[in-house]
Amino acid sequence: MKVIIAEKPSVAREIAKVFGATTKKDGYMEGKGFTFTWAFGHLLQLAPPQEYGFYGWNVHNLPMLPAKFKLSIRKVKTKDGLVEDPGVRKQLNIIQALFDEATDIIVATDAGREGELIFRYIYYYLKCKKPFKRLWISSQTDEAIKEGFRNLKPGSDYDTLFNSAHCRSQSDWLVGMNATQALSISSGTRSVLSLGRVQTPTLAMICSRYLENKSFVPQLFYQVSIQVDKEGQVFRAVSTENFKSKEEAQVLIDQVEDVASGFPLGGHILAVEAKPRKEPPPLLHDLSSLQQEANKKNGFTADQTLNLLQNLYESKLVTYPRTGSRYIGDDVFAGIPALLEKFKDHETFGKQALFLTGVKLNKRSVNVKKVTDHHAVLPTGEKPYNLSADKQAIFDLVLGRTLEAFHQECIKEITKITVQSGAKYIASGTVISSAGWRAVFNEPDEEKKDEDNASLPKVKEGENLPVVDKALLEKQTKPKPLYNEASLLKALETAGKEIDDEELRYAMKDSGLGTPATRAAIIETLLKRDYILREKKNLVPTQTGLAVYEVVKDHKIAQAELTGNWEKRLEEIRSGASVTDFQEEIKTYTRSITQELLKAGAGLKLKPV
DNA sequence: GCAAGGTC
Repeated sequence: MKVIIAEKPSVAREIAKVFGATTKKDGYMEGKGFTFTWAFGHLLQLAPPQEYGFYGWNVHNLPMLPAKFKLSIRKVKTKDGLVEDPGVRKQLNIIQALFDEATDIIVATDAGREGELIFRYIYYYLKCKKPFKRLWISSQTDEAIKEGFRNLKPGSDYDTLFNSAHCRSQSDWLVGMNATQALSISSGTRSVLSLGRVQTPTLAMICSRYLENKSFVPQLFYQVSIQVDKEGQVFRAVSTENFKSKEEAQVLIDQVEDVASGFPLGGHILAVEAKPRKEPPPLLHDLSSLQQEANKKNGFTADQTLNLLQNLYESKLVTYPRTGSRYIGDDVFAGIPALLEKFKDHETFGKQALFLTGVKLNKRSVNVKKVTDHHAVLPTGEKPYNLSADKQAIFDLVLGRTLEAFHQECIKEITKITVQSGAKYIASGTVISSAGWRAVFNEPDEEKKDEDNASLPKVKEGENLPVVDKALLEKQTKPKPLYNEASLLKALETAGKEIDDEELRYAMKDSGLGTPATRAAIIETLLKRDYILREKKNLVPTQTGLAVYEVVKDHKIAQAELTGNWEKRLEEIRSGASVTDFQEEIKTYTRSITQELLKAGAGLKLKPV
């Protein structure tokens, strides 16, 4: 019997379908001499400190450096505290029974570091010794699966990938567990002050932005605007220069040749520029972009959006949600016309879906090289029925974006008129001449500059027009805004882009901080720890959060560079570099951060609980 | 009581 193990049930089902295996059993499927089983993500985790004899939270245990890490079954929170997840225990038993019977094991967990780890932890935990082969595919279409099976790799080809994954896991444990206990113990409060490679830089980003925003001193500046009349249609033009003082602006205003000052035709048109600008459709959604959009449009938190999307996925209405790719491959693209066809009777989007069935589709989101483990989120084509308002909203964002992504460019006329009246003034305006993809949601352009006129009258160079009004504009410079969930998710994705060290920057370029699957959970952790809170749509630090930030802000653990450094080393391990060298460095770092925090925590400015 | 990672 050949046993195929996938990372999750949906993938096992897809593969079974390709093989024509349809018999459903408890925890697996079978047919044609094959058995298809699955995990539910990580079933096993590195065992907690007490399993190595580190009981309680005691300074004498620190730093905790287990000689050999153990694995333990994933836990769930219940009213009796943390207990083994019974569903996980059951699935492990099923996998064990299947592995015992197996002649061949084929590993079909996701093609990446964590996918490798998910399988290996199961394999080693079950003490399985049978050889295994690896299926390595990046898309789950029938053809990709078949091709992958013709091309199975020896399992040992991925030993170094497992090494890098295991190192990632152990390093996060060592640094996170020790730093958390060190700070919590030394703070003298009895609360949990957690720290980690991802959560602490995230907290630092929120805190530093908050402090920057609060200490920002707005600068006043002045501009002059004039109103110009073209045969009854009045438009506004603004001075090209900004002034620090009112007096300087007043000089300009006094020079305006307006009607009231005795100039019937004092607005001289120096130049008129009109150029079309093509705006390509947005890319399909990955999880993060969808969370950002849902936060902006519907006010949903990242966690809410993930849950709603997971729900739609379980109802088979959308494809795999925790994707980090905004692209699809050519194979999936081939199915798009049929997919669009299915929504041509849709209440809100039907008209646009119908339109797309008759035109050449935009292929901006089609790029197989940019599809990682999973492709962008798409509707499956199943019709939703009786969804809750929230789920419907998320489904509509997915469907709407799908229509947008394959739609035509939006074409805008951008007009710029330069007027001389004393000094130079500029009027700019944008008119959409062909909506293209913007017809889907038909919403106003997000950030229109406030100087913009919706549309400008037709004027010609050399014309002289009356200036009917003038005004002094008093404005203020603005601070960078506080983070909200949308901007924080974006910042986590792009974290590392500003690292000075080129190698570290490169190592982080595809990752950022955290992963699509974990970012919502990171935000929730910071909320649960009482480090941050939601204030309207913003995420702001609490007193506790700021106090922790003050203690750790100059340490590596608060910086995105730490992840960059790890990613660089982990990639080296994947291509064969020494595992023990890195592990020794991590131990050294663990010892030093633990010592530092044991001292620093005492200086924590916290009210006792 | 604690990390980050994956997923029902």
